[in-house]
Amino acid sequence: MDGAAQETAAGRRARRRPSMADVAAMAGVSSQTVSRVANNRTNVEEETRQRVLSAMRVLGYRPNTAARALVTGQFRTLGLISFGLGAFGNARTVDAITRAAQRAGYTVNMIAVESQTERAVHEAFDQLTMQAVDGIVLIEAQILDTPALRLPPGVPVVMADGDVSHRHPMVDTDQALGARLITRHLLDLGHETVWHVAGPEDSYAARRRAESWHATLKDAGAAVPQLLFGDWSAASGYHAGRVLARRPGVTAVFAANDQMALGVMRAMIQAGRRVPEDVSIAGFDDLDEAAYLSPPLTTVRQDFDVVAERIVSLMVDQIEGGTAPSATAFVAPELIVRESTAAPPSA
Amino acid sequence: MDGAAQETAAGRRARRRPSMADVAAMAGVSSQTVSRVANNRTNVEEETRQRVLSAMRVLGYRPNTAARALVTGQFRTLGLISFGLGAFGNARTVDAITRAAQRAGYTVNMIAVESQTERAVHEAFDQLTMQAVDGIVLIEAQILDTPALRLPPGVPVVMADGDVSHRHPMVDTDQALGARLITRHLLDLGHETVWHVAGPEDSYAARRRAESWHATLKDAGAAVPQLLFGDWSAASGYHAGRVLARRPGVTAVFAANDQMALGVMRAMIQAGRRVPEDVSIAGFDDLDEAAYLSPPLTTVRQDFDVVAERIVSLMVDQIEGGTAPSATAFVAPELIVRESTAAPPSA
DNA sequence: TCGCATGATGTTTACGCAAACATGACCTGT
DNA sequence: ACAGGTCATGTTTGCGTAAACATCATGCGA
Repeated sequence: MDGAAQETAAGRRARRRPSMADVAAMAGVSSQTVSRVANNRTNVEEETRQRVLSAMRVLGYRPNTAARALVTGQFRTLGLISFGLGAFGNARTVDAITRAAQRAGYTVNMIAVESQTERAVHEAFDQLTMQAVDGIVLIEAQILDTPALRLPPGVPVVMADGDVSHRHPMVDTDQALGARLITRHLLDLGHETVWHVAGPEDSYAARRRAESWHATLKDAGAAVPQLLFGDWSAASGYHAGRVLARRPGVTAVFAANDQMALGVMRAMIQAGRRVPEDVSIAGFDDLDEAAYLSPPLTTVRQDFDVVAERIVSLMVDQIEGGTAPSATAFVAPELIVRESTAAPPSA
Repeated sequence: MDGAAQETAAGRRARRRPSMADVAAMAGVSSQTVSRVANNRTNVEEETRQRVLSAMRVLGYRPNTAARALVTGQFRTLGLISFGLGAFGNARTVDAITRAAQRAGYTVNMIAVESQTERAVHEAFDQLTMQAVDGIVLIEAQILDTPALRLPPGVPVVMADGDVSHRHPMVDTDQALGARLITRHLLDLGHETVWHVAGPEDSYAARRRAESWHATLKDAGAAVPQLLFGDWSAASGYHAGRVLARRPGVTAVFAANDQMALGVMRAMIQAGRRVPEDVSIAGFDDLDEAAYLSPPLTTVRQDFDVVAERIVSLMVDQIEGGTAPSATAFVAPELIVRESTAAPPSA
């Protein structure tokens, strides 16, 4: 073997990133003083501070978070378990949480689980707690296979979406309100009833929307038509739409998200039904594209930023304050009426 | 103040997570043996290993990554700087990178920069290197304000998207090929020329697509119409579409992404132009929804998973192998022909 | 039978940092 | 003038881990 493969202690030291000790040596102070400067403590004379700061600059010093965390027990990092960014809602939620966390001085360590089983969630959870996080946000896009998820204690957890029954604080859009707004809107236009294309059966959000649609119809004394299920994708909406298009008397359809609404719309148009003259279609989410579909889509807008803000502040309260609020916060969505809904044909 | 607010050393010790020492004490071995078991080393007798493992289980031991990282200098974490998950392409890229990283045994620490200026990128970079990452993936969705981005050395960097001229390895979809495929497809249908709604001027991807569109037209001897710009949003596509709809003789439009294509389509339909009978429209990306628009959209599909896989493997090579490949890898996209493109009206 | 390799395990140390405690210098009020 | 305080700074220590080195038994060939 040649000499290049061997490494001297001096060589290693030269290559490694500068530490507080290096800065201290250059500035002619103790490393503790460097620490005080690095952490913006008072009790350092201005002239000394400047000397330390310029030594830091010259050496390109950056504090070593691992070492700092080892001492303080804090990482200033949030773990985030999600089901993937394919679905629009998830991506927006993750995006908003990342930004909110950043404003609060935290970075986000993300894990996408492939299947939302208790096992997978536990694995992700383990990996994250090992991976130095102060708290974990769990986006429970799907209902887990366990009725009562039991996460190891000791790490603050906040749920986004998910079931109210968990023993962790939860923040979510008020899905029930959104579904009620849409359903009422269609009934108020004069439709006798409203059909619903729900999201997957194992989604809490989908379930809440469907339940609220059902309750709203009953409250209004309208007939409750058979429920159809999709999987959030435009393709599944299209399949549901083909079924509905064959059925006479369908004048209003509420799809549980915009992508499925789009699929339903496509199927209707393909079957020769005009939107909204023959059939009204509404979605949920308010995708950026929703306003530019043909026709522009009536939908419900979720405020992901507010949801994320709440999640992060609940998180930070638990981490820094030590309080464990068991609250469940719902953020109100907003009805956006566009051109895909209108009065029924012969009303 | 009452006693509850005070904390004894014993109390603190009781609450803190178990360490190797605790496991070692319970199993009646040295902490080094625990370390060997935790790291799956050989040279531990099976019976001892079992004793240690069960002690770990009983105590709920999880290794402390901060301490481990402090010793090894490795974090098994990748930093990811992106411009936000609002744009479909970004979200898909981030999602794919997260999954690829996970397969390689890394977690992803994500930072979303608000504006892609050199300053913002540097700040994010600083935060991440401090934040204990082994390497950084930079999704350069926008052209930076500096011609030559200079990142602090010492941390492996891989670019996604971005400029070829940077001194870091880069992986991207072959944007030029995609744009050529689309443009040629429209010319081959018999259109005299193809109009282009480009993405924002400060996007590399947008620039490459536009350049390739331009070159393809010239090569074919077609006239090169005036270039329009959008910002990737459906809204901007709509505005461009209104301009194009007023112009007679526009029979084929290539929008630089699907969302803008959708906006263009909306504007055309609103202006009474039929798609594809009067005007053909094509996009780029292949959103899940693209197949369910009315009419279904002809577009180019990018293989984000392959791109992500390459990025992560380049990253891991650098981190673990120490090699610094300066390669630039392009992943070929695929033309997806649907119903939004057809032969020109009177050809 | 002895010496030496091998394998299992223990002991010491260093990683970089901040908390806790220690040391002076200087000030302030009486 | 001196006790008692305040402020800037230094010294010591411990966080949890893995590398390096040390020890001790066991086995095997000469």
